[in-house]
Amino acid sequence: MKIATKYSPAEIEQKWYEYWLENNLFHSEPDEREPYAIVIPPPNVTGVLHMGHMLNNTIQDVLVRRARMQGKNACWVPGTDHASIATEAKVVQKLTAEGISKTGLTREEFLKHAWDWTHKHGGIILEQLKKLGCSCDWERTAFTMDEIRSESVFKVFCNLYEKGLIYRGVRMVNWDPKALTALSDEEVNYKEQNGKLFYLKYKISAPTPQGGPTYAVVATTRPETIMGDTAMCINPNNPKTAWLKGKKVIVPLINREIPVIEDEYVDMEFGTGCLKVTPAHDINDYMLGEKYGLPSVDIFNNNGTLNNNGAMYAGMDRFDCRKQIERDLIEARLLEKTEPYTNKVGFSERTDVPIEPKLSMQWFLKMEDLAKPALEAVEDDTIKFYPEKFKNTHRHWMTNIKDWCISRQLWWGHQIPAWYIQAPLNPPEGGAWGFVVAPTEEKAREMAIAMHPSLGEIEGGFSLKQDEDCLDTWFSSWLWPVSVFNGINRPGNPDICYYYPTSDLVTGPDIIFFWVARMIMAGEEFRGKEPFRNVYFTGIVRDQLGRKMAKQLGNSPDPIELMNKYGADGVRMGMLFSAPAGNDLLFDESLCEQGRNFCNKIWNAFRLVKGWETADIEQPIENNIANDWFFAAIAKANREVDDLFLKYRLSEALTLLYKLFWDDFCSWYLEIIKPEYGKPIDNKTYNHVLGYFEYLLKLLHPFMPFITEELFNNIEEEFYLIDNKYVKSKTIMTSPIYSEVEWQDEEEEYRIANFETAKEIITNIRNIRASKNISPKEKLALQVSGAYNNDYTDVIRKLANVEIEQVSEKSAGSVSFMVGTAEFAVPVGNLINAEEEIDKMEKEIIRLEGFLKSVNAKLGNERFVANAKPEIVEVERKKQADAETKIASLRESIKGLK
RNA sequence: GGGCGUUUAGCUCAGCUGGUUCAGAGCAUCUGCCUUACAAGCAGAGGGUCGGCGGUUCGAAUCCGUCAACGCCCACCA
Repeated sequence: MKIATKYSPAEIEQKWYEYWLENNLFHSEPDEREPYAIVIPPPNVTGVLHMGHMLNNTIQDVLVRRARMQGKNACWVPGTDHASIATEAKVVQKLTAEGISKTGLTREEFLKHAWDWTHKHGGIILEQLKKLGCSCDWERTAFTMDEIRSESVFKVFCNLYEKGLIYRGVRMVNWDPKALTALSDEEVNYKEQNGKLFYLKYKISAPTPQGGPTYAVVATTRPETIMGDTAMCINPNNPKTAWLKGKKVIVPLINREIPVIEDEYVDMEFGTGCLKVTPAHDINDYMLGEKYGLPSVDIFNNNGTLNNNGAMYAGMDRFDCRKQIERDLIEARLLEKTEPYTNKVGFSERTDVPIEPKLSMQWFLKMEDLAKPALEAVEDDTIKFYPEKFKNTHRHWMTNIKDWCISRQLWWGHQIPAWYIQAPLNPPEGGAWGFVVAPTEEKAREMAIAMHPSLGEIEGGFSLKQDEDCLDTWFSSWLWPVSVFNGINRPGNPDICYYYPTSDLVTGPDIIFFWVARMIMAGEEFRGKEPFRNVYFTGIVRDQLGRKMAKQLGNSPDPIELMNKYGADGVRMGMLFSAPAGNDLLFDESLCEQGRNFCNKIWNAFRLVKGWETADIEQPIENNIANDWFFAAIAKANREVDDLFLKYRLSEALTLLYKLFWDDFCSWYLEIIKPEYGKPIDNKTYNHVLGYFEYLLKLLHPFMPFITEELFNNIEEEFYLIDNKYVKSKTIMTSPIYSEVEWQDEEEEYRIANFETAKEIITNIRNIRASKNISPKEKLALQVSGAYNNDYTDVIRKLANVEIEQVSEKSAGSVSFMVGTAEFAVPVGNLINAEEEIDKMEKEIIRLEGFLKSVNAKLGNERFVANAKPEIVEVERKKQADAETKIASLRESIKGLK
């Protein structure tokens, strides 16, 4: 039989993915089985796969595949996110490159471009996930802006508005002067910036006593905002600034007179103790302005240039203006000094430009009531976080939650379903026509008339103008676990009733506020139930230097190239090998190599087994006992893997299986049963080995789906597993993994421990061969004295190539070692170096004596004997006895050699 | 400024309820091997005062206190 000596994944991976798709194996429909659902964290529709996705989706696929094999009805819903700001920015950029400006387009024209872009680049990432082996139910692919999801968003918006949770108002928001939109607090990143602290002179307008100060100095990092100053503020308790009380001062350069107000908010220690108040451009100043009824002078245009309130600086960019003002202040001798200063400046997460606090009319969602049940669900472990520490993070945010600014001044997204009534006349009842909130224009019209019956009588009718703004992207993704099953529009449909709440969510801790917390709120609000039971937070993928992988840094490998190089299975293993939940992982390509090597190991083990001829011959005794041992080993591993999965310790589960396959199965089990060259293997053992092989493939399948499927299908059908219930399945994907109960074996621990002893003996003999340069092919004698009882004697005989004999006295010229309290000796004739042996044994005696001393000290301590648990004391006694026996035995050996 | 977390072998990390010869794993390193499945491999070996100090205890990597270093999150100090 000819199989290549190296595993080449490319063809096999493609073949099986197609097979799985053709046979609809990823698809799930509600049935009587236990459901298991995961919704994918929807990636940006026009994005491409990065290492974070690789990690995240590998984990999801492992969980889904395992659930499927456990007999659950597993459903992994894929989809994409419209990513409003990011996508709109990209489209704008692309149009700019083509010489088209967004401002020259109508909303409809722009959206056409955006949709073209989405169709052109959309879904690439989903195709890439297929290469990774992701077993998503592609028939259920959703998009946050498709019909069902959009309808859900509008419905939810209207519903929350009706409940009084959505309101509109002028607030200080984080303004992105590049994207020209408001941002939520969560979309702002604060970064340390090296800047200057400017000390500006504000002249006193009323005359001061002779010799008194003629000006007050204010320290600021933003001198360009002085045109918006409407007050100066001092702390009423500050003696240094008390002289300013009740005075008026003159804003430098523009010579506007402003009052000095007093508030304890001002830090007496900072700067000069005088604060300039610019209500339109600083959140704190805004609050002061509100408190003292100060006017608010907005000096900026939306794009960050100065408007007409900026006087002579109108039209200038805010940062150019800062430089210019510095020059002008110097010239006017109104700048006392500048100091280097580092402070934190907010940057837009999307466009990375400094945000501008700005007053504007926005839509907000009240969070307080929504947060309560959501917080509770996490606190009482209805939803479990892995690792648990993120409960703290969650609690902190949820208990300090602020209202959510949900409007964005963008076109790409869900347009806010608010309709402003426009009619030629004013309402007869007085006031303004106002607006209505409704999912469709038709409905809005009805509501408008219901609100103002007089509208129906207006000649020529009236018109409705929809709000220009879009909703924050997260306003659609927070509904994801519900909306992918159409649970908002049709709350009683079979899918939502069956799959919801979903089982596991796998995501990064960086979006715990953006997404996870809000999904929980939406789930509680619209389904009265948590959206998922477990949240697994992955770490951030970093490079070898610990830097976050980012396109700008160019430190992220291309996932597709990685998969081409190491195979999808290899890369999946590479991702998981060092991915403890919640800890960042330093990605190392060599781990993919290790994964690839493992594939090759499996491949070659398969070649070996499939290369054997079988015959109806008697089963060698070592094969029989090896079968029993490996059965115990695999059963134990199976149980441990179960346990690790319950704790979401996937990395450890994989490592355990890796060692089970490589060490226990290949290095020990296969070596034991391997027939002599050219000889056949007995049928009984062969059946066992195939059964074990198949079971190992099943355990590994969630981690490495392709190679396991390939080999599974190459194992002959007539062989059954360890128990006769086994029925061959056409695909490994749906063949069952047995639960631990069916694997219980009372002798398990005993066999494993006994085999470990055998391994130790074999290793000792191998060491002797190595040190004496004796070929493994040369048969040696193994003399045993002392208490020796091992079930694996025949295994030792085969693997160490020794003839075992029980002796009362070992031969002269033998190298000896101890395992447990038994002594073993290998006669090596004149190869023996007595001095060396004595030296070795004396060292061992010294070590043992030291050990014995500590044990004796413990046992001699009355308080230890009195307080420690009896079994612990018993163990110490045994240690003492064993050490004494060993020392005596070694002394005996040394005497013999001398 | 507040909160959370981390610190164990050269690297990445396990180590649960304090107690088995408990100081572990993988990788890397070193030694010897192209042995008939696999050199993407086989057989071995070396390597750590468990961040520092103090405490509780018969007994501490494990519990407590404290200090240090690093990381993350939150926060309006101009």
